[in-house]
Amino acid sequence: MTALMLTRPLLRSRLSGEIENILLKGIIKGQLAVGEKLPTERELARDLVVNRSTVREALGRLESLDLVEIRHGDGVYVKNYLESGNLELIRAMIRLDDRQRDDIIAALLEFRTIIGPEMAFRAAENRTEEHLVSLEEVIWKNEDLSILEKDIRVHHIIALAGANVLYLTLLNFFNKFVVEYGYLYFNDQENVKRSQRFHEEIYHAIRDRNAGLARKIMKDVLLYAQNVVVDTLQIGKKSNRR
Amino acid sequence: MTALMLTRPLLRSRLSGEIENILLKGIIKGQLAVGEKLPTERELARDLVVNRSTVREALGRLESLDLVEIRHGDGVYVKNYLESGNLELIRAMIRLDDRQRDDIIAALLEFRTIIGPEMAFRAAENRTEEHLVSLEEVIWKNEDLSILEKDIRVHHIIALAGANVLYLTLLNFFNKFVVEYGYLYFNDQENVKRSQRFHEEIYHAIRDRNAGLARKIMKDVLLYAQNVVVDTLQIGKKSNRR
DNA sequence: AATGATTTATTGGTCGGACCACCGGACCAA
DNA sequence: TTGGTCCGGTGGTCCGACCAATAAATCATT
Repeated sequence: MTALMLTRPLLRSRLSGEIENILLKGIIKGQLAVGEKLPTERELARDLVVNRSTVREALGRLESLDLVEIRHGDGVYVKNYLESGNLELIRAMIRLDDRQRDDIIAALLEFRTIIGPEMAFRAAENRTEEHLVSLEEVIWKNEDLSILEKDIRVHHIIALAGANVLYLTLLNFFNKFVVEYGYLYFNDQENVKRSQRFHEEIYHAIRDRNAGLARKIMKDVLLYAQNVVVDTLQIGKKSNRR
Repeated sequence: MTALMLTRPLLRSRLSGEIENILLKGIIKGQLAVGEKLPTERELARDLVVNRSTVREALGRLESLDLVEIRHGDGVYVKNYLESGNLELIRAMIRLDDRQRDDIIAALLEFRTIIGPEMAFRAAENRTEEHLVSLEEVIWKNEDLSILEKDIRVHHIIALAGANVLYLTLLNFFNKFVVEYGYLYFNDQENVKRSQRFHEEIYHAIRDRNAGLARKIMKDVLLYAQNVVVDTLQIGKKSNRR
């Protein structure tokens, strides 16, 4: 894997997707008040110069995100996105509102630092022989995996061993950011070495069912990563202000 | 609000919604393998005796849940739902597979018990005068609110004060279950009193910026609730086995 | 005048059929 | 082997029509 990933797939736009983004933005930015009734599908289609089916597909996806409520025979109503309980919204907030980006990423890292160690603790308690084999595969075999992929898989196996479906879900959520920005972290060879050391240490702790140690190891590495990224963001802020 | 919520809105079936559920179930239960190519929209429409538009709306929602990937000019492919990072899936798993229900709920309670106290800690550190006023409103004014609504609002304000968008999102997610099953907990008057005591104590801790105390208070109440519910689920299991 | 049943206009849900945009593979040519 | 072209199939959009549910207006009854 190249560091800069020059050839990334273009994101094809779908007409219904653009409409979805327009409304999504309107809701998150508060231009569409909570409880407000949207124009009818036919009106939206007319105003956007688009077919009603296309509008419907956009609205359907928005309802799937719990951003609107579609009432048959009545209309479409805006819901409070702050009460939606949908992770995808966090990604949308970052995508649509750059000002909040750094704060949100900081919050994610803080959260991960709190929950990750506890899951490592449980992983060390509950791990089976299969989990160990999987970890060995990733850490010592599979030479062709990048450090980023290795790291993601190690965390994934730990989440599986921790046996908490919510943590697994959150980890997958985090990983979407790791995949996107992780190469920045691993550009520093020092961090690569640190990560390799982490993989070996956490493996031994989990193998020995030393839950307390596993928790500490995880806590240290997550805290370190958190600090690195937050520092980077701070630098970004300063350089923007000069 | 009545305890049993006798008048809950009927869940009107949407044809596209039923199709969505069918495919959702197939994916979660593993009948549709990861990477597998689904039948074409036209085929699905023909087999299900339904219009293609209806199939499309169902597939679009599934893509919104990150369960399938729709490739223009190619086809629709099943994704690995265990890597989707979507909270809504957890709800779907509970809805579609009763066997996992208790385990998942136990995992959610465990998670909440880990993260809630830390957020209370941060809330005590970051709270503003406005947060205190909001808490006072809910706890001592607003006599007409049920204990369940009060509890939800108190936690919500704490999440706002904690200023972590991810925790706010998760809390909203948790609350969907609290709204659904919370009356069971509050049927016991002892738990109602315990909750009222909790509201007052956590308020004072947050007001005094006593972060450590706020964390302990939150931890105690969440641990207690966790134990109560898990015990209840255990009873359910036993009675099923008799 | 108040209440309850009924009608009506509006809105979302489904339909079928058409055409466009895109993809993958087959085929061909350099 | 490489690159270009063509072609069948697939998802994306469009059109116009009708079905089904809702809310508001209307009417009938008391």
